[in-house]
Amino acid sequence: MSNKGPPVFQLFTEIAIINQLAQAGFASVLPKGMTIAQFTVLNHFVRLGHDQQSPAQLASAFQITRPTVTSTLARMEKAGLVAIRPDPEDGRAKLVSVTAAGVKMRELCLQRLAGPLADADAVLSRETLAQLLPLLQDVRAKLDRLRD
Amino acid sequence: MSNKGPPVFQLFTEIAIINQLAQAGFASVLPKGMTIAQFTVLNHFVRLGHDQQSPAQLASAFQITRPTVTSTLARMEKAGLVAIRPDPEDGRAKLVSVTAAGVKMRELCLQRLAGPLADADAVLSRETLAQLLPLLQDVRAKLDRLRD
DNA sequence: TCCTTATAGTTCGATATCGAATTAAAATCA
DNA sequence: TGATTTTAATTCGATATCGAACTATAAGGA
Repeated sequence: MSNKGPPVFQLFTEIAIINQLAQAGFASVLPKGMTIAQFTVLNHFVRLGHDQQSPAQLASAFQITRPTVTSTLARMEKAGLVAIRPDPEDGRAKLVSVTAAGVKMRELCLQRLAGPLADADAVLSRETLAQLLPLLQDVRAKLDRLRD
Repeated sequence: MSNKGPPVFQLFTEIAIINQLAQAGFASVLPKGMTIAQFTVLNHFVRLGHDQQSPAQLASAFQITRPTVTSTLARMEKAGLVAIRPDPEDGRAKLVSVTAAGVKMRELCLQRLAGPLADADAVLSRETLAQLLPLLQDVRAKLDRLRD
């Protein structure tokens, strides 16, 4: 009675567990009040060099719904991490940008994440990583295409 | 400005995205009121042939905290999917078991999940799956050991 | 035995997330 | 132009999740 189901089910099970472990580990080192969701937003802006994006674009980038984005951005705005203003070219939309405090917060988060990241890197062989990444990118691309 | 960070960071990013896509896809086909968390509990009991387990054991099995288990089990009990009784051998503990309705619900969920699972299976090559599974199991085991 | 520590479960307050419904504005089309 | 449809954002209610604090019971040690 230990049938783990079809391989594709096992795949998602393993991914869910790894995700759970990783998220928990990372969340535990973030500065008080910061969350992975909020760090992800900050990192997205800085990493990709985006000056500003709409909530809808963020929702699309992270594959989450717009209500979720509204909720997280509201908290980030209150914390002074992002600025939100109306889009002058579209009365429905808003434009989000990261504040100086947001940039600084991202850097602090990166410092804190460095430890757990190094720990994980240390136990995972370079070879495993090199094999895994392209495979996962392929899976993600295919699942993404499926979502229509 | 499109540095995705170190490979190990990219790994967790890909996993988070795939997890997000998979969870969303699966959740959308579950019967009204059912959730992945609740299905996971039902599936755990039936699949492993456990007659009964304590909330603490469930928390450990799923790598979630006890408050989370309390919360989810309370809803499942109200829905009649599980039965919860005091552990006669330990005054602190409780024993959880799946009801007949719970077993039936699990089967219904499995039917509903079959579609999305087949879709995913169809786009992922057998080869990719065969390569990925052992690698991910290895990663999971190593991260699990790290969590101490 | 009595005190201390560890464990099981709960309660509380917070964040992230969703689907459904709502409002407002843009885009399409007849 | 005027009506319809689409899109952006929000609000609402719900679930899952966590950490911190709490209660109760069990286990260990002096």
